[in-house]
Amino acid sequence: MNIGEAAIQSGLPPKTIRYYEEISLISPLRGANGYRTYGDKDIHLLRFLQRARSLGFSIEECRLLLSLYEDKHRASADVKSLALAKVEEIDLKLVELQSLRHTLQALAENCHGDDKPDCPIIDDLAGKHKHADHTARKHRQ
Amino acid sequence: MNIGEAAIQSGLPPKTIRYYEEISLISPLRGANGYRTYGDKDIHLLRFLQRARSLGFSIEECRLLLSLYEDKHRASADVKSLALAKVEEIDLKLVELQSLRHTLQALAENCHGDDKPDCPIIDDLAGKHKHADHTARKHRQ
DNA sequence: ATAGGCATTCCAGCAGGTGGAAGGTCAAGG
DNA sequence: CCTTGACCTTCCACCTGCTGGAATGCCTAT
Repeated sequence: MNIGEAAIQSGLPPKTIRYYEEISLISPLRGANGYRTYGDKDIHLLRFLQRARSLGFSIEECRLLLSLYEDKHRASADVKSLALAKVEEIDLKLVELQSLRHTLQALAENCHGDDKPDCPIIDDLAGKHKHADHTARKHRQ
Repeated sequence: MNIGEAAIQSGLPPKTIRYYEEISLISPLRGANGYRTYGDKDIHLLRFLQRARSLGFSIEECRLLLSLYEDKHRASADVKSLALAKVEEIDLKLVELQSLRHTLQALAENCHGDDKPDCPIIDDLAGKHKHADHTARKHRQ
């Protein structure tokens, strides 16, 4: 299949797919006419990338995830612990996403029109979880 | 509180906080010495931004979310429906995040060492949910 | 008063795309 | 066969969202 169809199947714009090729995340075949040709496996990878990127994983993190995903010798403890570390990161994201959801839901449902200057939801908002230590973690991208 | 402390409280680097000010996401006071001064409300906003950005919402989306969050006249149906639309987006992200989690967990636990060229987990991977229509949605950033 | 650690601004550069021009390919209709 | 339109190609410039570094100033402590 050509890039246009691959774009539809994966949910990524063609430009982005070409860019991912440029940075060696994916290597589609080429037809005799020079057109890129994508197989089912390529589509899997692209969808995987679409998901991971839209959820805030960086390109390099995606590269790592892909290496897990493609590693045919997954026995190594390294690889396993890497996967589990990513699972933990995801669990954190899940918590934050649920918290954000809760906030918005509350804004939509509970604050319909009252204009108290200090809506309790706002106080509730970001005051729960400590993040600290930005110095120790690369903030995305 | 100064920017360094605000950085610790919010989980964002000082540079990023200054950048957010530059693009008018936040407007801290200034002390007599020219130092930025952050109050509790500023910290709430910054934490909100930190969460939303790390979860893949664009700056413009964050600006929108903030406008919900700060709108003292939330009665309008527009604002409410916007919040609910964002809740739906978040639900989608939650599903995708869970799917990604499932994938990684399975990679870590179930595929320990077998080197079948087509592990069933890989087939299972991205083949479930249709995304289609990237043309109709701005892909992040 | 001087050293350290914080703050300021400004400017340059990187990551991850995205838009547009200039041109080649392909299937359909005249 | 030839054209038209939708697709594909490459290349280059631009945009977003930071991020690092230099030059400088403030502030607290010994």
